[in-house]
Amino acid sequence: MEKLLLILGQLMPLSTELREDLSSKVFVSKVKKGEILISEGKICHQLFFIKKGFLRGFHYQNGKEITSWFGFENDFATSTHSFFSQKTGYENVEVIEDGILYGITYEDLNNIYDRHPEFNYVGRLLTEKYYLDVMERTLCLQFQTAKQSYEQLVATHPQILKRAYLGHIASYLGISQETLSRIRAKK
Amino acid sequence: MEKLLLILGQLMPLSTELREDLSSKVFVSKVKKGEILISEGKICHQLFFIKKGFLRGFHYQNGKEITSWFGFENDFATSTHSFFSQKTGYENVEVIEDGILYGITYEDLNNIYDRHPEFNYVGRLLTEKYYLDVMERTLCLQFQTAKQSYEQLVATHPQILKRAYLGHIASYLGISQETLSRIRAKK
DNA sequence: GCGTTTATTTGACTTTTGTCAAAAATTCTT
DNA sequence: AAGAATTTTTGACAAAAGTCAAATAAACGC
Repeated sequence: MEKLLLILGQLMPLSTELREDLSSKVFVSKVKKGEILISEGKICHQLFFIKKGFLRGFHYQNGKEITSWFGFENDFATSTHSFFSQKTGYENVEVIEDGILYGITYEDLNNIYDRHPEFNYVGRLLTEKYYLDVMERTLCLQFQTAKQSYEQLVATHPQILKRAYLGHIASYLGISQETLSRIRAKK
Repeated sequence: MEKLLLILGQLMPLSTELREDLSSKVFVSKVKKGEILISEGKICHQLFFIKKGFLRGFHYQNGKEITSWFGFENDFATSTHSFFSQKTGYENVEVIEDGILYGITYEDLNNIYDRHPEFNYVGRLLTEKYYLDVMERTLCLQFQTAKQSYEQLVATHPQILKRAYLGHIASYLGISQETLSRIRAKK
């Protein structure tokens, strides 16, 4: 809990009431490798903060698993589309390494936004950050060779290379696992 | 100006002071086809609301222009990365059809956020919306054939097909103009 | 530590898409 | 309306990446 409040507190001083409100609503959840936290086709009610562990979001396309993001310590994670829109989503969230998560429900979070309008500042800033992340990723996917995409990932997100499966990385880059394996072999 | 306040007002009731603050800071700008509003390598200081007209964001990769987004009436537009981070950016913003824009500077906008903390709610909501838009786009780019990408665009954003150049659409989809032309011919 | 399961690599071949160049079509200008 | 400029289409070929199948390699359970 402390870690989360620390991170949020770095963005904006948190009033005592806000800290208490957050503390009373945030729950802790221990998760095991292989566990599916959120399944496609359902409405996602929780937003998670990763204290420890490693998650990924993925969906199916043409019968294949496509990884859409990786989540590490101190990241926030959820089935983005479903959580924000509160409609059924296409995204699954899977635990890749055992971990400890802090969670909050959509309802509780929005109550906190209502009671503490200034907390929207934190929400805005974090959303902007994740927005920029996806944007940059999109630009990479849009017009690079498989090799360029891989090298960019090596340069910008070495932790993904270290901790994720090759197949997951390949689909994250939008290329086949075999192609990625060959690119690596040639270095 | 009215149109902008109307759109913002649909997200949250705006106090009189907030409306006045916004009105006093937002400027109007008439733009002509071909005009470059924002250039790469510079810090982008303005956020625009498109009252009328048609814009696109693009950058260069391997010597080619890559379109990263299209902006229509009632959309917000800026060099996203540069504006939010206030660092130099790689993105250019170009006017494709003559238009009328409402603009606000980064400084003025943040002063408004400071003076009206509840306005962060609007900022958060809009950011979430644009975040989801990019996310969805990314998923499409990640693992579809050129044909699938095109058909999805036809289905979800027909207005882009109607108003944008083929070359711009092709780079937006991450495919060559020739391939896109061939896909269209075969229908 | 051994066998089993899971993940990665490699090979042969196919498909898709990109590239370059030129032709056709469309739009703009005066 | 004619000519210029721009945009789109088409053709021939090359390169990149995907697919399927099998072989290694690594990780896991007992």
